[in-house]
Amino acid sequence: MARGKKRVTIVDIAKLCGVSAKTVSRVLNGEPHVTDKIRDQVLATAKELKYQPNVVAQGLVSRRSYLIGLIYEKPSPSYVVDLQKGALERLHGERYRLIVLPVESVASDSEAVVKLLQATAVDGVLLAPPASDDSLILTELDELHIPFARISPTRLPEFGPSVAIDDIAAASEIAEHLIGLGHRRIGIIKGDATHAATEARLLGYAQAMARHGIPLNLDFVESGLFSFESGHDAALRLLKRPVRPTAILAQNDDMAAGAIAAARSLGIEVPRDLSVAGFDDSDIARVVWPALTTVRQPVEAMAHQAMDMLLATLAGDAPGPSAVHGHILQLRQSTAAPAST
Amino acid sequence: MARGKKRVTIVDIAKLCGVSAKTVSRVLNGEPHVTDKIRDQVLATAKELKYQPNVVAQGLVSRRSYLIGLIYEKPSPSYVVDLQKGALERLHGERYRLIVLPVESVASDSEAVVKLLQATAVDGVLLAPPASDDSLILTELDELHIPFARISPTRLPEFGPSVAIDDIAAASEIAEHLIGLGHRRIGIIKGDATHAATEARLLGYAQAMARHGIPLNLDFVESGLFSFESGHDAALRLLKRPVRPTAILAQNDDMAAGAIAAARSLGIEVPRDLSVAGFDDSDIARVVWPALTTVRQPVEAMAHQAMDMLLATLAGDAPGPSAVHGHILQLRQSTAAPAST
DNA sequence: TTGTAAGCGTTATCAC
DNA sequence: GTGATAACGCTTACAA
Repeated sequence: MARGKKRVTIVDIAKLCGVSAKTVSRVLNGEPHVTDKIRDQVLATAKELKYQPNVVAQGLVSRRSYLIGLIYEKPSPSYVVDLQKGALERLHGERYRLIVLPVESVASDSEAVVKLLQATAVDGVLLAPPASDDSLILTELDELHIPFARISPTRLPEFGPSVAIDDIAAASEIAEHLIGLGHRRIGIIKGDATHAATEARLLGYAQAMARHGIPLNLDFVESGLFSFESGHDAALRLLKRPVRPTAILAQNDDMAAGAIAAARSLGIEVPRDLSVAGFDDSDIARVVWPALTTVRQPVEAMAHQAMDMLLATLAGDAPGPSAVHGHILQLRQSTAAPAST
Repeated sequence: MARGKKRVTIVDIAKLCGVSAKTVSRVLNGEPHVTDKIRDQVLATAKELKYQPNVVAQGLVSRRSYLIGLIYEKPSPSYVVDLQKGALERLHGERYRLIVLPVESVASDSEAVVKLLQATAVDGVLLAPPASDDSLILTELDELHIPFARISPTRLPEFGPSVAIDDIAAASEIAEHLIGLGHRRIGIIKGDATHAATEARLLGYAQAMARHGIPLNLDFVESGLFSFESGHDAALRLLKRPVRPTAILAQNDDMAAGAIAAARSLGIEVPRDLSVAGFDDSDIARVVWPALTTVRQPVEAMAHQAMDMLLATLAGDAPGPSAVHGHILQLRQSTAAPAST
């Protein structure tokens, strides 16, 4: 907001047009009961004076801040960017603005997240994981009557509208792909334990394996934090086992990329000696070599729809039922049949 | 902002304490001239009622929105994230909030950027390239008295405080590295022409080459758009020349990663048959194989400092002189001496 | 030390 | 159709 020189207000326009401020307000808001002549005149002077409505003043009357918060926790860059892109896309042309609110750790202090939202005075919130699964946050937001939409929740379906994919099915599908190629010794790199998707994806892997009579060997399950480095380290641990897996399922693409790097550092060739599959189909999947077989999660479209639901709620409409987006298996070069067992 | 149930206001507190709203205001703002007894009482009831000041109402009086905008144009995810991280870091504990404002194309409609900023009613702006070099935007912001800080501008030093690296020197340095390895036929992949850094970095390359008597062969200069794909395509064009370069200087890491992929698709091995160098030292530099030799630009620290300058300006203080951050040559595995010329 | 009145820019209410 | 008037929640200026 410009300080110093005074901004043009509706009163200025009113004076110049010889009408009341209310009439100007009517014109600017497209309300009826104004002569075409006056309407044109007001519109013209508004344009000439480069009038910009004062959102803050509007907000004081309407008891809104026209601010929407986006809560997420240090995820991979491409995920954040897709999230923001989708949210902003839907916001285009709306009066609402997007405030980014990355938080250090939802799990360690969800109370702080709620406080942050209150202090920021947002009209509504988009909750990305793991906040979208945090019952304390959901409960408090409900109590405070702060509308929200949830992105990729995996539980507590009774809380508010949400947009997700079927993590279990998607994970199951990519595991089936590896099994179909002939893999039996499958290593798994889990994501951050505070994200509920971690459990869901593991479950999906397990289901697929169970269908084919492959026991889930806990010795072949390692944990990462959804980052390249953590995936690299976890893969190293897996690949140094006396009997090592012929394939690795990583719970996101960054960790899968790390696994490929780890394999290379050990002289293990992907996909000849080791298949690696990711999850998300983020940018990194096409950047690494070999390009990652992964399962596509339409993050941008999901964020777009979540914002749509939130805006509907803010407008007093029904947000529509929670949506489940489809996932798509992306076959690339990082997976192949095992050499010989 | 919660709707429905009415929010607690200072008037509510005032009534309960039997004092005037002004007194409550004084207490809440830490102003003097209030008895300790009343102060304690007000503070207690405020806490009990979970009072949250209405930022919108405060903003109307102070003629501020307490909103800071961050303008950038579809850069690589890791760059945006670093930018946001640095800006938010500095904002921690401040009353201001960050609004992200990615724009499609600054060059094609800088007027729209200014309008966006006005409509969003930000108190100040952080301008990332190429907006930080756009004279129309800078001029208009000056006229509108909207404070700003510039990130990585390359010209128009008379406009406002800025934080940058010496693009020419950094580019020159990485070119020197290749020349020092023995490369003479050096291909160049420029970035988006609307970014002024593109020209500066090209100049840096040229200077280094000139120092060693190597003419800048325009036939060895291709243009990209700072994206992986554009780098891939540009590299393909370079590598299909009858006489191909022994090294490629890409103006950012994403394009360098694309160049490596292009080389691989042609059966050209990096760094044995081709050296590839990037710029920025973003995440992708360590993810690709071979890891990129590049020059580190401390984006996060730069954004942090730019925000610092902006906050100083908003507080009425001098923002301090424009700063030039140091760059660091990062030697990794993507560059080596040419095989044999 | 405390309170009153006015105003920030806009919209809602209700006369005219 | 149009315009006073009040109100949104807070702070500033001034009075008591």
